[in-house]
Amino acid sequence: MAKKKNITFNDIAKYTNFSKTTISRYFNNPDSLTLENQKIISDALIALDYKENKVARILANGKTEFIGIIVPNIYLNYYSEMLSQILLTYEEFGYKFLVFAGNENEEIERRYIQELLAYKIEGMIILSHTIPSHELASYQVPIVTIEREDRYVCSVNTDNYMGATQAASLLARHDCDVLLHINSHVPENWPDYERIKGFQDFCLEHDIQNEIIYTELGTSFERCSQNLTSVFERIEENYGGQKKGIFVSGDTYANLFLNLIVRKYGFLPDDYRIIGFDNSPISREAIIPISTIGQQIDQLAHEAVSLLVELMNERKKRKPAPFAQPIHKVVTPVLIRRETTEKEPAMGA
Amino acid sequence: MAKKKNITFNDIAKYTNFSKTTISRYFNNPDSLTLENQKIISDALIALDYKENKVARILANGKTEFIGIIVPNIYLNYYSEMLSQILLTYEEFGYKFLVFAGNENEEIERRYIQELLAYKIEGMIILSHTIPSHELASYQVPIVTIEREDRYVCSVNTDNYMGATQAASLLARHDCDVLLHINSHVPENWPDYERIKGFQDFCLEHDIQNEIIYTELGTSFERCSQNLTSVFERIEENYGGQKKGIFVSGDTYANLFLNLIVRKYGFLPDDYRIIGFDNSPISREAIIPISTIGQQIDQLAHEAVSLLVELMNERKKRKPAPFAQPIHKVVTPVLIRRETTEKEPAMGA
DNA sequence: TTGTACGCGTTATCAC
DNA sequence: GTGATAACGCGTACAA
Repeated sequence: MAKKKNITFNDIAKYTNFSKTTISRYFNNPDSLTLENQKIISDALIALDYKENKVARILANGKTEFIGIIVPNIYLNYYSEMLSQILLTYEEFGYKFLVFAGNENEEIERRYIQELLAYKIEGMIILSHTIPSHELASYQVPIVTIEREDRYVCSVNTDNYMGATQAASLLARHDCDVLLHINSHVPENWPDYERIKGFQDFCLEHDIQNEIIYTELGTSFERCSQNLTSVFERIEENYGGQKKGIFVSGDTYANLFLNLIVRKYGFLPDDYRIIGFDNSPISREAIIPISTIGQQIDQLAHEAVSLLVELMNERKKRKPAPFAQPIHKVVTPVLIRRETTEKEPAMGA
Repeated sequence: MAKKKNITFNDIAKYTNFSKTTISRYFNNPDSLTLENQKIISDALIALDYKENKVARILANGKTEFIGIIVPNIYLNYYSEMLSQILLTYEEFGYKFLVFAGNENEEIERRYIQELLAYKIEGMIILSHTIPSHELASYQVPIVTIEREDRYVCSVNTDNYMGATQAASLLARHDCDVLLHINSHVPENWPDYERIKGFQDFCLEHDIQNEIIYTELGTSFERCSQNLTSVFERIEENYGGQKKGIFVSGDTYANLFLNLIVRKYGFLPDDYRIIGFDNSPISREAIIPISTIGQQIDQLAHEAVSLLVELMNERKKRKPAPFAQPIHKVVTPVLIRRETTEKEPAMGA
């Protein structure tokens, strides 16, 4: 094995007696060559075992076809599913993804962004929520965020307000005496806040007794369990005898809460109705399949990439399109009815 | 806003009256400049608002610092967690990750690999299992696989055999009359097969009544549920009255199985002991927290990247180190005891 | 410690 | 249809 260096257009050119230019054209505009010559070159390619080098191409034409992604963490199924769906858009759009997992640390994520920029990514999708959108907007790259604070950047979000309304509405239709919403304190400019607002508005409009129960959820599993236990006890105390419709802000928490009930009673009593949010796997794998508001993650992901592609294309043409307002797209969630609202789970003992 | 093109070393050089080389050195070998000059340049950088361009650097020195990853899917928590842990190694090793989500389709994944190669990745981590390892080995790039068939490539795997032994052993210690292992049919050269083997060997050695129950698990949720239901009924029939120790090949399935039992009895009867595999979130979020064999995903990920980095460094030096045997690293799993083996879950009703 | 000159592999701009 | 030549932005002998 001699020390063969990489085969380049130059080598192919010599081998075929064409010029580099023609070789380049073979790849980028094959129709401009005669069929015979295409054949000659394609034969040469395999004869020489040519491997294309897109790095050089980038340097020459400036198009990296890279999209940078920063996810906050992947242990929440939501983000990993989203990431997965985003990656799948490669088939449609051809963009490659440089992915960073954020540490929920602003400084670190800032470095990640710098790194991405250094690789001349053409656009960025941000799932992480540490860096405020007005800072994101200051980087000179097209950006789309998903389900996070998005005042100054383009974004794609679930219609959380409608989702909450659907949830509350379903519970109401099941003749619940009181509607309870369990959530943590979310800033008003986060998309999640709409869940609280939607719930609240619905109850107000329909004059339904309700309470929003705030408790810390996001931290550790243990902490979250403890908090939900307290919440459960409080509910048992305060609303005994009433039929309770409980809308929990996420399926993971809904499942935890459901477990508390089932572990106490051995089943889901008739005076409890539960609905979660997200349609994450746990919702259907729970001891009693949990009704939920399904985020259409595939659509969210597709919309995000699709919107980003538009922005990137826009950028390649004009220089103006100057102070366009950020575009915010919205995806409608779907109501998924399962046993925690629909029917009496039949359980023994 | 004039049409400012990108600031390059040339611009900085002119601005500071240094040469391009000196600017380059400022970045790659700052110590070779006087402190004053460093200061001059660093001032110029912000004055001109310089953005580094790593693409050009790649072309010049050949080091992309890219690692390519192909994951089979991310809806299984296992893979997304692994991906997450791999991404986190950026902090330690500085490699950036180009990620593709495989479609379980050989042809498509082959294209992904070609694309990665075109971007001159320095190494590749393969989680997907569609492409056989001997083909992987034929690509001229350092490769490390994780938990998949790995005959011809370097790999990192959980010690599945030991994990299975631990599981069986725990069940045996709890005086189970019969040990049951639920799994799907896995090829003998897959790491997972060791779970079956470990279980079998343990039972043989200790002369314990046992059965390996094969059923299709990997497909859809519904299918999987159906199959497990059948399995459950069969077990109830065949092993009534005996104390059953059940080792399920994955936590997701263990949870499904546990739900079947609890939905029938309202609790986990004393003649059932269950242990899963993976320590995925579901195992502790289950109606009764499930004992499991914990894969140390963080370690697996770290070992994988670390090994890959070694391989990549090796490659940068010599040309020989020719036909080195593939290195296979192994990570020990940890036994995690929870309620499905340890104590009587207290349930009402 | 600093500068010169060339190379990395491709695309773009002209000209033929 | 095809070719020569100059970018693209940075690294790296080699020289000073």
